[in-house]
Amino acid sequence: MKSYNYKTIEEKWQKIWEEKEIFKAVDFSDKPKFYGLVEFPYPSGVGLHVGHVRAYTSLEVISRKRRLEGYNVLFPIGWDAFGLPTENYAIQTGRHPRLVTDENIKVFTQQLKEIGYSFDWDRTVDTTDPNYYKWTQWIFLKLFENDLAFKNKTYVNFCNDCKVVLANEESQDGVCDRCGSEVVQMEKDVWFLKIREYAEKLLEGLDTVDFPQRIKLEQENWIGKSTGAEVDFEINGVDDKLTVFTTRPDTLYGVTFMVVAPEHPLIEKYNDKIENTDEIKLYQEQARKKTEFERVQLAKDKSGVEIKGIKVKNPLNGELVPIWVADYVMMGYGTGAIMAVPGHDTRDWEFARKFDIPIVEVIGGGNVEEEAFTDIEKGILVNSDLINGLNVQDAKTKIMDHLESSGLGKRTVNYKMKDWAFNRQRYWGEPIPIIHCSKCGMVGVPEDELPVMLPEVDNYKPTETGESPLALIEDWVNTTCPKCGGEAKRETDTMPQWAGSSWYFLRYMDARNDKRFAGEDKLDYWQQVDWYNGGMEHVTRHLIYSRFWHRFLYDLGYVPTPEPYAKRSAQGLILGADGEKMSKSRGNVINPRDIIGEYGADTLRTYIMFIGDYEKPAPWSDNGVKGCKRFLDRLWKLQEILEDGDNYSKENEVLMNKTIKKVTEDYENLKFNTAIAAMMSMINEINAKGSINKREFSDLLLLLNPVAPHITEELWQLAGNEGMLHERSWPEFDESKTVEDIIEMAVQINGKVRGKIMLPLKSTQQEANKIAMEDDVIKSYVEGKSIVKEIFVPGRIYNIVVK
RNA sequence: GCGGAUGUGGCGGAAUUGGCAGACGCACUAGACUUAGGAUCUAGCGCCUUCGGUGUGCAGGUUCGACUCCUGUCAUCCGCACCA
Repeated sequence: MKSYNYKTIEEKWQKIWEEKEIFKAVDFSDKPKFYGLVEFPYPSGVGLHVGHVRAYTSLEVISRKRRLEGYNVLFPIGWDAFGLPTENYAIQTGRHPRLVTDENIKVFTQQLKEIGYSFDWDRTVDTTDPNYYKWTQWIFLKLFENDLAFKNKTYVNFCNDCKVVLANEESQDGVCDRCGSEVVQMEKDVWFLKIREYAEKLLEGLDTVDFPQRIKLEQENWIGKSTGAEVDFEINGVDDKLTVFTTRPDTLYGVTFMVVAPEHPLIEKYNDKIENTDEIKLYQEQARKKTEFERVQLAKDKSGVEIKGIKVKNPLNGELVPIWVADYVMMGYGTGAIMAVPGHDTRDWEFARKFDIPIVEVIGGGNVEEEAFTDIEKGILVNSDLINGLNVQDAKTKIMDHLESSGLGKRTVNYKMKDWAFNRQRYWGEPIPIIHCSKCGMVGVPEDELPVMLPEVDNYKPTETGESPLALIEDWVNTTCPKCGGEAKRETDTMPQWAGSSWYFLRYMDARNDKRFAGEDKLDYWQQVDWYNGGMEHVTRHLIYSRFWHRFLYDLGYVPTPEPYAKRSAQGLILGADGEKMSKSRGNVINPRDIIGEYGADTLRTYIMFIGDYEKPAPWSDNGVKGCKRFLDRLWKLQEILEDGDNYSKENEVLMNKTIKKVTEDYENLKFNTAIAAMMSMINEINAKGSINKREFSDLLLLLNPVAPHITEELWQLAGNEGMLHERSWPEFDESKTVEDIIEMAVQINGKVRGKIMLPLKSTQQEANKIAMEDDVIKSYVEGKSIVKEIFVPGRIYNIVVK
């Protein structure tokens, strides 16, 4: 027997697979199709991480299994290559991001091939390729044409030191990620996509897809739907009103003050009526100076100023109510104004206490002097003329009916999700294909002029004013208006990180099409992603953004299904050996290449699938890797006890059927760890028995092939078989043969196991009793006692209750 | 604060509808083969002192029987966070 030389074996098979183009997806094949998708990587300079390996190997296993099951499989890979690290590297070194990206892609490609992944390498996409981002820009134009892209003022994170607009993830805790100096808020006119208009569709779509509950919940929370009412409060003395959004219209009689956000237009509008404008201006300024971080994370302590000079009237009882301005109310949600009911809202209660505002109880059941009473299940309305005695639910309905019929308000739905800020003031991103004309306004670049190419620049550094470096290239910026032909300027913002990844799965279906983002016939054939695996960190952003784009394209008739992904799963993190997150600073990073070098790709793949529950975090263990190598070594050594045989031997029949069932089902349920454990057990049993025949060996190789493809192909060949393993089909099992005919059953006395008996699987209670009473130990527990009850579960347990 | 998840040996983790807790792997111990062992093979391995008891975060409950179901409680992790 030759020894197991993983290095030559892996190189050999990788070469064969590549030459024979085994893993090419076939458009329009008659076989059933399977589209497995993994999140394409950002090709960074540091190369592949073991986290990538965990994320990709699951669907790699499923994809290889599907091929053996007779499917036409699309399992693609590509590069999400626009992004900050490459750009920052370019700023530091002056090297063109294009060159850096190409180098990184090369490294990633090679590393992925070394692991032996069965990707279809003919369909790679690269988001930074003009042939790709042409279509990213095209989709943006469609959004623009359909009034779903607009420009608006907002505050962005700006680092005064770096002179750079920072993404949220670069300005954690109000500090610049790179230089550590304070981040200030800078007002800018930027692009937004109206994802809020799709909130309801995105919510409803969740009912039609197979996502884990935790992912659906996170998306639901992110969208944050709440139903309630908008209520108009007449402003005393003028012909105008203040509209608020509330989910608790039933508490309308308990309103003792109003609160508007510092940015609320009311303040400006009634400037001349307000008696304490100076005080309010000061407060507004303080509020603006606070970064989002300060306002949200630190401001547990309520602050605010009463607006003196104007009041509103309670629409139900006509009482005059004071208005306050406070930054615990956000302009970005609802109407930017609330009716405060301190008796039954914790925030309002805190505010009322701090500023000595009366608290009125309108729902009985608590003590509003002590704390806000917010129980909506038990509470009964009090001090509320129209709705006294009702429960909260009925009171809500009655009040909303009343408000609507008397024109004082209307039922409304609100969403927490904000519109998608779709901009970056950087170089290495898709240029937004818009031209600004002084006469025609914002005009989309005509489709036949796409792509708007990224121009060459000397310096990738953003400008001091926070504009992208594109703004400095005059012959690029200055252009003519496509509509009127007059002088015009190009948009200089680029698209954010999430743009290119919002539709890449469609491009895989037809990656080289130069007429369309993907051909209709191919979209029709591949339909949608059958199974998408990726990280939990992308559940709210990438996953929602791409669902939004896809749904938009569906509404326009460009794609055949409303939802892009039929099924989603998420892998857990791989932690360092110390149980901490892997990071350079902790020095606990494992490089997959090192593992491949020392143990081989098959061992790496096997270990990463064996490491633990796939969906949970798991710490790395070098010894665990060795254990998996030993497993493959033992598999290799089965050659020594290999015998002839075309059918399962009698003694291994149940073992084979049992193992095939277990592995088949576990793979589908992402239980790779127990599937591998079952194969380890099988080898242990085979070794104990001392023999395995060719048929049994072949089926074992097939079961393990998706996880460890190289060694299994090699062993198949060494066993003298014709053809190659990946051309075979997935083994089947016979349910009736997964259990032995004679089984061991535990016998309990009063619920405690006192002995074990061997008996035929289908034995009756009488037969079991007879065998059990032959056992001296069991007998001794029963003798001299009276049997109260006997429980016999066929094939499982026999319990005798004695007294 | 709100929402969700998870608590099982020294470690990673297994346990169909409630039915032998600890599969499988690691570590560890002893032995075999060896000039050697970080190779391989064999055996052992939850805890407690042997008989026997006891044991799935903690306290109760339901049941012939509970890791599994119910009530309460503690801890850890993740997500969202003044969302009206």
